[in-house]
Amino acid sequence: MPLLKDGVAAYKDTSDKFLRKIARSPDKFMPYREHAPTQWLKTSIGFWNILCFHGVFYGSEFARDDGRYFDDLDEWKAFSKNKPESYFVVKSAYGSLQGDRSIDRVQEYWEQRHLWEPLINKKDLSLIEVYNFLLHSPVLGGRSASSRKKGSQPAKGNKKSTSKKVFVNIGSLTAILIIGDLVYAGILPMPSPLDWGKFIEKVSKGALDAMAMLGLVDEETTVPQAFADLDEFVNHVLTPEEKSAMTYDVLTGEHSLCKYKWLYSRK
DNA sequence: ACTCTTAGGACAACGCTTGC
DNA sequence: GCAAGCGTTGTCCTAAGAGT
Repeated sequence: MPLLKDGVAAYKDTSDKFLRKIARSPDKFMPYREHAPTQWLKTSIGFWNILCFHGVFYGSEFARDDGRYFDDLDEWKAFSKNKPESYFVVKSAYGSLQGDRSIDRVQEYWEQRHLWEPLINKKDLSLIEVYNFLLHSPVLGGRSASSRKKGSQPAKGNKKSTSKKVFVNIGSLTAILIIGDLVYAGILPMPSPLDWGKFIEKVSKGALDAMAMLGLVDEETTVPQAFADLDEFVNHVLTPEEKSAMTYDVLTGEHSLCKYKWLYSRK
């Protein structure tokens, strides 16, 4: 495991591109870590903002340079008026295209913001509950007004009323990022390495591949266990100062794994 | 050095399969 | 039957690398 053995040095020696990628990532979290007090994020408005940030703005010029938030839909409309969509949206923000990524989602998310309230007020909210909430359609009689194919799947009561996605453009990846934000905001507990490992196993193909490449997973080692071992190893190798400089935690650990795969496969 | 080509991407929707 | 899980496909942009 070259990257881990070299630790911080590996960061220094990597190409500018790679560094930039890493360096850019914390930036993405900044607006919400700074601006978002826990109580605010617990409201439907806060939730709306975080959805928009990850589902629409992420990677855009707006998110990078401004990163403000909005108190309601009207404020957003006023702000976005006379600004090109390209300022807010980068269709390839997550590496591959997302045809549905558009500022139209802002309004769509606005209409769905109240779905968040019953969940956030729950006690002992678990990461997996939030994850399922973001991905599936947990709401009874949930609406589905998305339109990838214009008018081709109304609930005509035919063979299957497929549970439609609730939050368009929020996929497994986006969900995990949102959860990361919620953890940083203190709404969700910092997951144990084992718990987060379970998550990786479930959703995070990139990190999974990386661990396989590093030879951490085999027939006798489960993914959560492998990640927990890895976490322990990194904690052992790095000094507190280094960890602090890298802001290492289980979340960024996962993040790094993905980057590792990306870098390695490109070489 | 610049243009063109090509491969592949922290994805999302769809559809089929499997398990109650 | 129905619901959830799993694998496949679609989509188009980006950046690395070859070619001129």
